[in-house]
Amino acid sequence: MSRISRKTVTSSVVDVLREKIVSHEIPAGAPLRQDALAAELSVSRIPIREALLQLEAEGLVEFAPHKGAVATRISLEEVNELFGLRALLECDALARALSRMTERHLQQSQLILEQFDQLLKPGADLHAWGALNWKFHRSLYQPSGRKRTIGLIAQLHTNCDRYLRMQIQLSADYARAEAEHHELLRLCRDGDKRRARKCLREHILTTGSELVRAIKSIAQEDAQ
Amino acid sequence: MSRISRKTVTSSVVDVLREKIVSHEIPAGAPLRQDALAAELSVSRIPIREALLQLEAEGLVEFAPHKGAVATRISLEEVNELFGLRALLECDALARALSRMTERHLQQSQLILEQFDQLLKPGADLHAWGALNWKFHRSLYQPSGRKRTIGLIAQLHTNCDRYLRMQIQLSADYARAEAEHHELLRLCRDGDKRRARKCLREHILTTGSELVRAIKSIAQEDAQ
DNA sequence: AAATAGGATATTGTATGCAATTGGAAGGCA
DNA sequence: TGCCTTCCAATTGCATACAATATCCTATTT
Repeated sequence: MSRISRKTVTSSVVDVLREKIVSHEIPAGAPLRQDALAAELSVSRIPIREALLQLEAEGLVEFAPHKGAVATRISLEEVNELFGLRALLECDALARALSRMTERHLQQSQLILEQFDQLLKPGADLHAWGALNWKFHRSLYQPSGRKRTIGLIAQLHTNCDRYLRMQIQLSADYARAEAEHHELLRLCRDGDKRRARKCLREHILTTGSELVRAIKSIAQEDAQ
Repeated sequence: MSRISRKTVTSSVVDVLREKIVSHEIPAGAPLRQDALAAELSVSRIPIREALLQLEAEGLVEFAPHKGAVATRISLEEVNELFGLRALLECDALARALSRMTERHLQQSQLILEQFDQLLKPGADLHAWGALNWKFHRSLYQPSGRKRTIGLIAQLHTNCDRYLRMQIQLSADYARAEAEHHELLRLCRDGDKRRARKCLREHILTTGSELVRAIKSIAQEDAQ
């Protein structure tokens, strides 16, 4: 049963636009003209509009009546808030997941971590990296059974990814993330709830503040 | 400047449908036929579709490709999750807000509480009660400046409201909520961060578990 | 009688065209 | 000049029409 999944045009447009925005091919603040996008993707404006509405709900786009959509532009404050929310929600999800985590779950998470190794060598496929990163985090929270929470976290990841991709100093940060992932999984295996939470929290928050620091320094260079 | 607010048809439809769903005029599980809604509201299917997409993002509706939309049906588990999320997010927002809360903020919250008194006498306008309840909670979190967090909480409130309206034993629960609101505001005024958080947490979680209890007992009666 | 295939019908998905709104440029008036 | 008004172009919002898909019923086969 090979997942035939009749994709609707709208959903394809959503995927295309999301990737364009997250990858900064469409930069923050850029207006999203319905006609232009429709022509570019060879569809009518209807699926474009519907896609934009969905992306608005994901926080990637802002819609103003009669004025059109714009790729959201975010402040450093908001980046901070995003990572803060991630820390809050993900730690809670992890805590709830830990009580129900089985060996099977742990193995699956382990498997995902191993996929990172093959990825880091070339060292630049940010899209794949972000997807895998989310896959790992999600695998940790899945045992919690909290679908709604996980859905919210997924959206936060998309948004965070978008800003993480502004920062191209890959090797250092990604190696750190990688190490922290292993540490985190080890703590989960030990069932050390408290330390696992703490590790996750720091994992998220330091990533956030590193990002903010990097953005700040870029902005400063630009200003000079 | 009297808020001319050129409302778009779509946004009106969103409001109408949201209220219908939250008030159970459209019951959980009911299919939302685009043609029928379009005819009922005297608009075309386009704004209906766009409204349904927005409501899907709010968690009130589920959309299946080529099958149509359905008012989401929730399990007790999910009600629990919703209130758990509220507790988590709102306590965090409150903690951050408390450091920045000024006398002006406190007065505004106080003002909203006073509006409750005029409401409770008739005792049955659930829509107004829910709106006011949210207004009060929001006023507490506003000083945090965390727009994104507050947005998420707003959505959770809409969803919780929907289930709160299943339970018609007004007086008891609403009186309790009212009392807890006053207590909460008092603690905020005192700047007692720890107790304010605890009060808020219990306020939310007991409301949630009371609701679950009520729904369970209704279900049991039905089963007999 | 059960299962399956085929087609009719109901419903959703998308394209096209028109109406409504916005933003701005040109022109009048103090 | 500065401000307001009036038009025009660009763009979005919505309605209508058509295409694609799902669902259900029936007929046919085994």
